[in-house]
Amino acid sequence: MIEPRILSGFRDFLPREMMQRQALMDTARRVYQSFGFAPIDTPTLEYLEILSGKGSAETDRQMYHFVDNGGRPVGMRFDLTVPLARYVAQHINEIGTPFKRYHIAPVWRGERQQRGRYREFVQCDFDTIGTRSLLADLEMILVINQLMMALGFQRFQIRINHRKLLNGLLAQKGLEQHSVGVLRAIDKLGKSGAELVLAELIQVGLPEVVAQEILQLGLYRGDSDGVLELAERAVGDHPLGREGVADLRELIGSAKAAGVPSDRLVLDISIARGLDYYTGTIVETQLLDLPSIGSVCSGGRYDNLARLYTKQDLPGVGASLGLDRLLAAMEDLGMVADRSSPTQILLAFFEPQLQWDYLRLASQLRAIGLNVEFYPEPAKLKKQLKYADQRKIPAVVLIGSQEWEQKQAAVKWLDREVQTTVPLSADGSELREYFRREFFAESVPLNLTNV
RNA sequence: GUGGGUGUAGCUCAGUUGGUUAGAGCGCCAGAUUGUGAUUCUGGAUGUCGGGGGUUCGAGUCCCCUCUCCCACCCCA
Repeated sequence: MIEPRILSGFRDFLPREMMQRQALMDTARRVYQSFGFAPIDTPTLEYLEILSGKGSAETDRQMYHFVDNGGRPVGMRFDLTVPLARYVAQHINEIGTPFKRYHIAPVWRGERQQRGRYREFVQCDFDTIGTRSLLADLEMILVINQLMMALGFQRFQIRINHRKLLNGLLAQKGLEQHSVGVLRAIDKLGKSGAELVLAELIQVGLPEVVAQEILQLGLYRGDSDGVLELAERAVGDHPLGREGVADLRELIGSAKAAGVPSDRLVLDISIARGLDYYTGTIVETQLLDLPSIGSVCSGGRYDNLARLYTKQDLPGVGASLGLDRLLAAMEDLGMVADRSSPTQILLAFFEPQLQWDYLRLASQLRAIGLNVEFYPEPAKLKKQLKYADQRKIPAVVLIGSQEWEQKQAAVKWLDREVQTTVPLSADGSELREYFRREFFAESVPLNLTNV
């Protein structure tokens, strides 16, 4: 016998978890579409050269790749942004710009598993391609804010930074060659102490004065305006740095004007990671109640990603929600729903001779959009109720011989511990109307075209 | 990928210096006068003690290998 098992970093999902995942994906879809992002999909496998084209040595090391049966070097996508770059390079003449798309799909990375970090995980990306307008950057922030709230989060923080800020600062002092090392060092500010970071900055090759200056910026606690003033002084008259400061100032200002609470959008020069294709704005989203899980939604502006695949100038800006990381967090925070069935109404199986009437009623209810399940055998009522209870099915319809003769149905609400009767006619109209009110009253506004 | 830790019924764990048929709580299943869950009462099932190898008269308890999950690094959703 073969032992049933799965690879490290890969997971099975039970109905309860899958229901939760789908709910999150539905929410992401709804929010993205509310801003006008359109859905797309791309293949899981791409030519290796497409995926490793932008790749650093690190992404190449993490990428799953192999030679296919036809001898072609093939890779499994490790994010959705690189395939997007290939996609727009190939189709931009059909789709036109600005192009706003979202993409919800699994990606693969050969990394060691940890909580909220898996080898197969789903990303929910949204991007705007073909415009340099800061309004697209602003929209990214608004979408993230809206999305997190729609998912049920209140206590989160969108941290924003700009690649040109630090790069400009370094360039102004002729130290731009240390950029990568500086970013890596300053990024540790949250975990390691200031002294360690300072030491690393110096070790990377910065003069102590400059290292101190950068550390000051990273450690600044207060409103974003304060950091911006500090930053403005630090970058001096270097055009790159000034651009970064100006962008940030405008973005933060307009986000506030658009209703994002000021303590939710903070300038943090220590967020510097992410794939190295970012060239402008960078954002990360932290859960204030579970910072250890890392960023659950990260993104930024990348102005020359598609350049690998086309001569056309196709700047982009967008972000990616880490569905699985977010779910791991929600589990830790006790935010997961306990439903393990989509069924809204369980129709109990009482009388074998009424079998066809039950089936007809079930489809009458389904016809108005209800999820209705008919218990597959005339088991003891106790067992059928327990079945519903364990799966958190909210309502059970009971029609035995008594009810059938009296032309009424008993409706038992398990969570409310109440039971009522509803008239039962041949077309099931009363029951349909009853459940329509119960299940759709709040979520669906009156549809006047049906009147 | 590197380093450290972990692994006992579905879940959370207990298991004395290696010694007879491995336990608890929760959960699960069944019953408590014939059509009512979640509460209560009664009864019941369940583990090759992660897997493989070794030491020993004898190992859940010691050693080695391997897998898993967790933590740190790396990197990042």
